[in-house]
Amino acid sequence: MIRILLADDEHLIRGAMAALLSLEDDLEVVAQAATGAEALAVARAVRPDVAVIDLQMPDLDGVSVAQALSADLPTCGTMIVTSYGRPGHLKRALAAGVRGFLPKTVSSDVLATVVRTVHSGGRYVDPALAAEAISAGDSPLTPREADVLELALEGAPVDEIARRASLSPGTVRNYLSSAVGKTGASNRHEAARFARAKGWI
Amino acid sequence: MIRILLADDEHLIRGAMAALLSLEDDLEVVAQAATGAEALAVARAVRPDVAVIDLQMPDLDGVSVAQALSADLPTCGTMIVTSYGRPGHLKRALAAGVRGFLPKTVSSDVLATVVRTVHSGGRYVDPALAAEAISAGDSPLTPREADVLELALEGAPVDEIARRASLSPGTVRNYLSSAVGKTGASNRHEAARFARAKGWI
DNA sequence: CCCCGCGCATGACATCTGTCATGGGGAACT
DNA sequence: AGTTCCCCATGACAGATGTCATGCGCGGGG
Repeated sequence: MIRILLADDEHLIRGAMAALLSLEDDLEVVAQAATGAEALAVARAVRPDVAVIDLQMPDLDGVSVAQALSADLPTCGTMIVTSYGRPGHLKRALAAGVRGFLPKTVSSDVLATVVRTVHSGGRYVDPALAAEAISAGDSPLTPREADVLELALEGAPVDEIARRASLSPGTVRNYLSSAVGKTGASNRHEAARFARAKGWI
Repeated sequence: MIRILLADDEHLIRGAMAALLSLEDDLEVVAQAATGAEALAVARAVRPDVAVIDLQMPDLDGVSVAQALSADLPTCGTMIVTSYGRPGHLKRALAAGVRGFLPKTVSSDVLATVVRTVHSGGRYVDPALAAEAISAGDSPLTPREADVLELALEGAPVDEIARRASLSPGTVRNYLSSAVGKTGASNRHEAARFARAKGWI
């Protein structure tokens, strides 16, 4: 019997997935959580065999949870399920020790199969997501450029970005300009959106 | 027995919800669809009592489907389920004849209850979403301002917006300026994000 | 050891944006 | 008929932004 922890902030989905996984004879949902922090706490208590974690949750995101989990409970396989996957997430997730990465568009038997794969020490990444990640390539942005671009995402003016990043406005403009060049965009907002889509920020 | 059509592009979720609804004695999922167009086609064929539709789908969005459905099959109650609800959606949905509107964070028995409510001609809107919608208020934007702001969402420069909207750049800037004023933002990108969050665009 | 890339900064310049005044035309309502 | 609101446009100006050159210090790789 594979003991599963299910973390997803959408009760409906979580309940439904639990119902679905419980239909399998060798799977058992032993715990559920609605937030990242809750997932961690519960995981420490019940020590599941596999943790199925939603990428987007109110507090900690799925990757952070996975990271903490793989440090805390090395025996617990972690997998991420997400409605909307960007390439960068996949990369970060893999780096965090996640062994399964699926979009929610997969069918339920795939989910069950992957749970088993992860439990037995294997890996599984959705082919479509993998292809996307490969085509997105590595980020050409320097860490600082990425930081600044991220702050630019919300549409803040340069001065505010500068304040938030503790940089001089001029420096911010340099980074931004460089990022705009690298992304082929025509302004920072477009560049930020592009980088976001690629998963670079 | 209430005959249900389930439309959601996420197979996993759809399957799981179907499993969940089928647990209820008086509910029966008679059809499923993964896209808006498919949902319409299937609905015409099976004539369900209630259609449970996801808001975000690849082609037509849930509200459009609901609209078409209420014209095609007036006896079929429609309800929208969504992971992330913006106020504007709720308003549009209600106008399209939707009688149930729920976030996916609700529990499964609420879902079942609402299916029954909608089937018996009642209405149900998630209280939290309703509150949000009320607090968001009506859009202060004129139709043109909304159009232009929407084009600005992607971060395009003014000239491109002007071309895409068939307006002179000067006019675009006027609309943008006015929209920025109305939203209290400090530039159009922020204004666009704000309007988006409010569901105005 | 030296070079390169990065982080950080400044200054200067051209362009883009945001704002405001102004005006004509049309629809709607009083 | 008058008022008001919206659509569309132009022109002008200030401030924000994008670009480029230049400089300094630092650390890693050749």
